[in-house]
Amino acid sequence: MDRSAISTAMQDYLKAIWDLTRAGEAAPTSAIAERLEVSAASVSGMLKRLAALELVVHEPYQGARLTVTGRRLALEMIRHHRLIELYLAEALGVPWDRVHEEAEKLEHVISEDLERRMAAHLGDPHFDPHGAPIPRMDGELPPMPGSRTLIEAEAGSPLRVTQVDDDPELLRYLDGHGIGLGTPLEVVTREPFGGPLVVRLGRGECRLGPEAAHRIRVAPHEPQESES
Amino acid sequence: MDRSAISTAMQDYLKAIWDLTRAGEAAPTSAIAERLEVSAASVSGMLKRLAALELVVHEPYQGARLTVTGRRLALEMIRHHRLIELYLAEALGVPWDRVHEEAEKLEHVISEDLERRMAAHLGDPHFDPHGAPIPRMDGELPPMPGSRTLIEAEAGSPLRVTQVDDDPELLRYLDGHGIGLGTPLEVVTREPFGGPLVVRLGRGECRLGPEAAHRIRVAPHEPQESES
DNA sequence: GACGATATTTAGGCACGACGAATTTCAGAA
DNA sequence: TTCTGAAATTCGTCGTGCCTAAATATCGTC
Repeated sequence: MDRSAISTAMQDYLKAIWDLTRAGEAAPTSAIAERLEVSAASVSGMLKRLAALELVVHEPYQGARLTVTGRRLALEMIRHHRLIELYLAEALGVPWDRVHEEAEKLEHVISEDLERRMAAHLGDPHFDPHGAPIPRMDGELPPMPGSRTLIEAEAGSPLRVTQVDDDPELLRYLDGHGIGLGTPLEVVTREPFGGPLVVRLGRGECRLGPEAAHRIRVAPHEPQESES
Repeated sequence: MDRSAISTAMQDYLKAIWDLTRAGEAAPTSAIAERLEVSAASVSGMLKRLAALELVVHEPYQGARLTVTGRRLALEMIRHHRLIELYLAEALGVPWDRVHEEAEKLEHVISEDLERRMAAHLGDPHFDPHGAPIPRMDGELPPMPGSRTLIEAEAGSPLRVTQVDDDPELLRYLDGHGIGLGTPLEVVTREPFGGPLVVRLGRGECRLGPEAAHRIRVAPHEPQESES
């Protein structure tokens, strides 16, 4: 089964399911529908088709999760997407707020060969500028030691921001607080049940809403290699 | 009317019609069908749709020719195609026998902005490596002084190869005769009705079949600027 | 066990583009 | 002029692909 055997719409569904599966839970129909801006009925229909192709396991009423093949295809598209974004920005100077939509179209049509050449041109990066991991050509994710969301992080140990969701609004918000990729910080207090979170930044402190906190990933703050 | 308003299939039809219109004649249905490997019935159907959009003028039983809008769109796709080919070869080292199929897919999805950036990266070339003119962004062709096919060329005056059809077989054939882009030559004799053509190359001579001769374009051999 | 939220099935629609077969038109030969 | 074969068109259909609203089914919870 290779990508040319499925439509671009199907590829988009697979990507969405991957994104919504993070916590080991199956992706709910409604979440997929919202993400792709289609009706729940459309999602049910598509899940049935994807299940017939053995790209997802569809437990009715329980959502969908990717099969090994589906996951491989989803990661292939995500790899394309992130490499294209990087390449356009780096090699052609396309502004960061425009690379996403361009990549959204290109990711479905580039050949594996071209992808390999773009990656090589970029020095085979493992992470994109937001810290998101770039899947490898074999369909696996690069290792992300100890990574978890800020929501899940324990208080009192030194951390480092390894990834931030690619959302302009969030990026602006964090920028205003002096937080970005690589920023060292430490959780001071965390209120339960979605209260704000206090983190120490250098010698200052700041409060973050829970919304933001679960869209930031952190890892223990020890020296580590290449995270582009 | 812009490209996003029409399907990629329509875009391919417009390109084919442009290619088949060279001599000022309308493109025959059968030629379009052969080129695109579809039935004549499909072409008739599509011509009707394109005519409704005022992209072609369809004189029934007499073939189709592009309207101003149709021509602009066709040239836009051709521009995309040639720039992408050049860019892939030059910036990413994609071998020449593979750029075509890659460009065929990419030409339909790149934005005008990206196209502009690729062109700039290449130094805004006016001709591709086969000497084919690259349409400008305003939808016009760059000037090609005195260009005509070798079949049409008068005997006895110094000429220069300005363009060769992009067909691997033809390229190999000409290579074997020492003919390429920029080669100076002169028609010695030409037999009427499709006989072979004798040309002088430097101090030697060679015979070319008429098939080849009308897929080579030449211009008077005087010094000229930038033809990449 | 009934309710609201969530999901699925059903039935249908629409855009797109292709095809074969039947028919019409054209242009050149007789 | 009339005939004829090639070319083109129309007609009816098919198939893919995706979407939707409405009706129905299921799940989890009180």
